[in-house]
Amino acid sequence: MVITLQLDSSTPLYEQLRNQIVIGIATGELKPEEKLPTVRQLADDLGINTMTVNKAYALLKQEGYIVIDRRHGAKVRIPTLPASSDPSPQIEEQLQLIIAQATIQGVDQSRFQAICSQIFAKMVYRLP
Amino acid sequence: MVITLQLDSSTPLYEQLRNQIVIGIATGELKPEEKLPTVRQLADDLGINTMTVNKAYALLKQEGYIVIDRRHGAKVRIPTLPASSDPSPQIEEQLQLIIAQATIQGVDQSRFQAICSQIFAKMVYRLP
Amino acid sequence: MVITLQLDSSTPLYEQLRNQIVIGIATGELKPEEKLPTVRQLADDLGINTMTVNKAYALLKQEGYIVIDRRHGAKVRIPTLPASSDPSPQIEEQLQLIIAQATIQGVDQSRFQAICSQIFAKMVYRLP
Amino acid sequence: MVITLQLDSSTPLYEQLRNQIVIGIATGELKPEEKLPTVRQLADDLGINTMTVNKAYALLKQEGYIVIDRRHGAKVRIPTLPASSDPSPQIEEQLQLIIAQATIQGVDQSRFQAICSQIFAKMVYRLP
DNA sequence: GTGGTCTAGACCACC
DNA sequence: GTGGTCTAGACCACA
Repeated sequence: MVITLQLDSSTPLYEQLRNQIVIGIATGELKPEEKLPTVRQLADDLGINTMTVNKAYALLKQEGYIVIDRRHGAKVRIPTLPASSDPSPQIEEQLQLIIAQATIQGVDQSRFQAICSQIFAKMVYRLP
Repeated sequence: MVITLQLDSSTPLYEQLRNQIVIGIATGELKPEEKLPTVRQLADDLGINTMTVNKAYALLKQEGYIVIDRRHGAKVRIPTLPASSDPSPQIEEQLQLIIAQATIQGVDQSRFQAICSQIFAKMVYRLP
Repeated sequence: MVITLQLDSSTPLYEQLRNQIVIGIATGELKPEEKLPTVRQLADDLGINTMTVNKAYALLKQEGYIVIDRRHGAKVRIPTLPASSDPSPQIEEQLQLIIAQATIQGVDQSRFQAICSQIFAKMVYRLP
Repeated sequence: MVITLQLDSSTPLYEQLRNQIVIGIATGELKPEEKLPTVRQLADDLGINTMTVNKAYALLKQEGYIVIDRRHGAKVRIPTLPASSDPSPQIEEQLQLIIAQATIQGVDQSRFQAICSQIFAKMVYRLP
């Protein structure tokens, strides 16, 4: 899986890292139970500090995306949630902001939905 | 229009302010040509510094959401662009992350689309 | 002569006004000895305060572009300077900044000179 | 690189700072990838507030002149755009005003072009 | 150690 | 009256 960081972005490196791993999990590039690189290795590959990778992993663990096993390192968590639940209010809030911006930019609902469909098509994450 | 800031949030105050005003414009709570509160007034109401409001206004101006007229203060910009159908790549990226998270949280596409519809229903912003 | 003001510009109205009149003089839209509109009339036409027009006229007078006669109002000044003098250091400084920006934007010297020629072609101001 | 601010100028300090840095980049005094002083350092050297320097840096970043890397501070951006031959309309407008003023001051085209050449001779910025 | 954010309070230009 | 600028000093997140 390819990870690219923008060093000059306003979003912190650890957050960019976290975001890309989350997307990787959702798109199936990282499968459940799959082992993530070690902190040191990933930091080396990306040319960043181990602390930064550490922070990203800790965040992902705290959010429940991965599990960290002292013996085997970090692994993608096996899905446990049932389907069709509601999104967290946090996500709904972010979605509202995005839709507001899109609306003002002149994107109508049907176009927006089409784009969502395209993105969903790439998500192959399967629930239990 | 009611604006509420979370002082303990990681998103800066001026950005929260900017976001809420953008949503206000999209939902029609703030209509085109409508005058925004003065920086002093808003700063007072929210109990924050004028420079913070100033920064939010400057950002909104730079992004083209509002217009600052030396004579009458800040106003919501009248829409000029025709429906441009495609969202900015930046928005698409954010949307991908949101959908990834929703997917892992167990929200399926139809549920997601339903939520989008609900949000779109509140957007009454009309293009020229 | 058509004057258009941007109410939301960062350059003050009186300065925009002054700039457009200076350009009008240089392009010959306003000829030497030609009478400018009265302060009140111009203010009315543009929908701005008379003080603003007043300030622009005062500035133009101070800079030597116009003369203000109490009986006949404001007139374009008859040129007195000999040709081939050097530009004011102020102008040279501004020019340096513009060329710096153009260079970084990827405009090379020949292209720049061509644009200058185009602009000069429109200047029909004749010296004594 | 020497930076001198005029405290009594009508152009804001942060803009003077921005202008001088832009010129520095174009003249090669600041080379691509070169690190700019830290905001604190520069503020100290110039005897102004850190926020003022901050604002200048933010502006330069927004305009694409510099890049701010969380790890190493601000750096001159490596040129990426190929020679685009045409200047922005904004620059063309400024140029028109300058030429208008020069014309009225009695500077003819050949003299003006000569001055441009002199200035261009100092610009050593090279595109990719 | 870096930039980013925020405050309280001040002054100024513009209209 | 408005927004814009600047200061001095503080705290925080990031790396």
